[in-house]
Amino acid sequence: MPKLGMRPIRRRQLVDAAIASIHQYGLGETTIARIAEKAGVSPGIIHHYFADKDDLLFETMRHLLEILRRHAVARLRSAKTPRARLHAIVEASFTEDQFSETVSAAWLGLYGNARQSPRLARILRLYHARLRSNLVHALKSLVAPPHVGDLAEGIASMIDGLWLRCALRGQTGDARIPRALTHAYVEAQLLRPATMASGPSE
Amino acid sequence: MPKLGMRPIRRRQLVDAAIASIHQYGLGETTIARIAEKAGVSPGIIHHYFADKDDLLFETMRHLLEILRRHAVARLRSAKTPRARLHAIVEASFTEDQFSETVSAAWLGLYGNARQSPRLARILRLYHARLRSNLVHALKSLVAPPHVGDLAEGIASMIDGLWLRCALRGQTGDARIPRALTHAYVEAQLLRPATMASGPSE
Amino acid sequence: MPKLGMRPIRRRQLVDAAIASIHQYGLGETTIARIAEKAGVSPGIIHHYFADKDDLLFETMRHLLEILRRHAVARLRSAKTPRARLHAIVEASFTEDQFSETVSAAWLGLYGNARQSPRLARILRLYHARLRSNLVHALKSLVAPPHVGDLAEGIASMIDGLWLRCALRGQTGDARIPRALTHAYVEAQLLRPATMASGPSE
Amino acid sequence: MPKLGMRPIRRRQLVDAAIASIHQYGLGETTIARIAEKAGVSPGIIHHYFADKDDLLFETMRHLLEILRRHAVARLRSAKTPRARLHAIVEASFTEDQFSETVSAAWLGLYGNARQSPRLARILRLYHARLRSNLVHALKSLVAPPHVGDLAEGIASMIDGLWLRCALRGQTGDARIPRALTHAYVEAQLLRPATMASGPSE
DNA sequence: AATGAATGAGCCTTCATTCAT
DNA sequence: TATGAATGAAGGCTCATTCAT
Repeated sequence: MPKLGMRPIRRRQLVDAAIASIHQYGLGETTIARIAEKAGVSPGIIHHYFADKDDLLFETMRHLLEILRRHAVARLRSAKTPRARLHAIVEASFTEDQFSETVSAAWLGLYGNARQSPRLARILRLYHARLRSNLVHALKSLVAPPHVGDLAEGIASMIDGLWLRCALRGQTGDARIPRALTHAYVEAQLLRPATMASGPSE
Repeated sequence: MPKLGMRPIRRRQLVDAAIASIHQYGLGETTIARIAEKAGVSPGIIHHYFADKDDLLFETMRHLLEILRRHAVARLRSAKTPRARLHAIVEASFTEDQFSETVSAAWLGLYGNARQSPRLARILRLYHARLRSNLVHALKSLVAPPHVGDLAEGIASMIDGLWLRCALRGQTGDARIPRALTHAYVEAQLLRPATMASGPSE
Repeated sequence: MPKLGMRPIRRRQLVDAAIASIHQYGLGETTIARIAEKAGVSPGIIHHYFADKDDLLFETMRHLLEILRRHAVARLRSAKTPRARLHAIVEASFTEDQFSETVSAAWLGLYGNARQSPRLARILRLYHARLRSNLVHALKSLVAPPHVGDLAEGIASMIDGLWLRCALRGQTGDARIPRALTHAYVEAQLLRPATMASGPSE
Repeated sequence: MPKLGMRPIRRRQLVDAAIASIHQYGLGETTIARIAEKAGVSPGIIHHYFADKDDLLFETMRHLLEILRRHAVARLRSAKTPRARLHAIVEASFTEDQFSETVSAAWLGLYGNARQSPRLARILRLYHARLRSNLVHALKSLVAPPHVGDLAEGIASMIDGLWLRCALRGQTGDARIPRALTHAYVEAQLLRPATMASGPSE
């Protein structure tokens, strides 16, 4: 008698195991066998729950993005003012669980594969668009319309850039520094939004 | 007597072929055979010039970083004022040849491997340190000492973040937009350096 | 549920196939592919049962030595007198199944590798020590103590020397001649043990 | 202008290098490149002096056997009595330079290949026949005709067996012990030749 | 004569995937 | 549902051999 509801549980187990394997071995050395071992199951069973290895990897990426999305939604819900919304977005990007060695390794590894996988590229574009859209929405009442787009892109880049540098240096764990830097950047820009994208001053 | 001076030429050919292969197939699908094919040589010869695949990949990364370094050095040499030095650093980071699909793909792919390869991680840290050091040096006479570090990190992150977002979206080729955004950011911060890292204003 | 108990069966099959391959192609030309073919399995499966090629080869050697040991044990058990024990040891060394072209080829091939493989060297030393020890034990009540060691070494050498010469000449198959020569040597020495190791007479 | 007489010199250098390589790496790991390195020449040149790798290996074996032959010839020449001739043969088999780690490794390795190489097998048979023939010749006036053959084979086996056991144990270097054991054996047999090959006594 | 660059076949090993149980 | 045995296709690497210089 097949246990009901096992499917989502197993799939989640395997996604977690995939993340753990990418963290320990790197994406290039992550094999079905290693994922199965981390999940405590046999290699064969993975193809019962996922079409193939790529499918599992894609689902892993989707899972990571979904967590990010939930964090953003939760924090935006309790943010009352536009400024608070801005900071909520920043906070969501540097949540402890995302800003960990384990998860960073997975992101970094999957980034490298995005170019080859249309599916992966698509959801990554989606994440980028959502981050930008959230920022644009929050900025609309804070800066003049012509500057909204550039400022949103600037904040998003600042977030991704800080994350990337921390991830590559292995300086994950403490998200306070990148968070503070981003907040400072946002505040500085809000005080002088008119200077954005105006090019080098003479 | 065998052809003299072949060594550096062949090594360069193979590094170029590796970049091309990473661009076309992705790092995960880049094989010795594919690199050899792109270089128009037989697979066996690669081990005449490189210890193994990892060695070639490492050399490829080093080559990319070296180009970046040369651009920076060249531009910094002709920059007379501190402000000009700052912009020279930004320009060097978004040079056409680095900001191409081909090269971006290689960077992205190799980033994902850095965690597993101490050698790769080391030269990446070196690049990060150099970028920061260049920025710090240029900023010293422009902003108050306590803000130099954070501003340097902010600019570096902005550069890397913009590059990352462009690379992932496949929006490489036209470096004018990220360049303009960075310049604008730099100028804005120079006008109000005191606000950097001061946290959210009330 | 997968077939149970396959492990020892397959391992044995593969060891046999390795012996067959060494016999047909020689150790130097024995490849995983050839062993797999002889065993009627795919090359990949070998690494399911053995760590690597060396591991399989080591196990093959161990198997050959184990058979030898069993023969010795069985014959020694039914030998009542010291003299009978001596002859039992000789008989065990020239058993039909060991004294075959197939097995001899394997021994010869593996001998050549012993110097490079500490594991192989170790079990070979073990075999040598055991043969000597068995002989010493049987000789103790037959010859004076000072001659036991030398005589044991002499008999062991006679056994190995006869085997080697037969193996190299391809004169395996009929073990009666080397057996008879050894027995004769043993008897001759037992009649005049005092002359052993006494050096050339003037 | 090609140097005259280089051919035999180079060939000898390469044979020596082959022996050194077999000693250090084992026959299985001995490559053209390693032999060339030991000889201080480039890999390519080897095919100027030998048809192929097998040819060089064969020549190496022939060289080893030739040395053995010269030793025997030299010692036999100065032996006046049949008994002296017998001991001269034994001495020649345990000469210091043959009874060394380096040379033993080569013998052992090449033995394993003899089965696959008709040429190798042929010269090995030749050595065996010569050793036997020398012994037979020396024994003719010492023992009764019916025992000559068996005693010769017995002595030859004792020599080869002692050598094999020493070689496998790495106990080369001091040839005195095996020499003494062989001499003792010979003397014992000469005193009671009638017991040879007479089977177990009642 | 000599070099070492270059080839290409072949080897060991890994691994995603399938399948009998 | 779950196992792990089994397959077969690559992949990285080695190496004997050839060849232009």
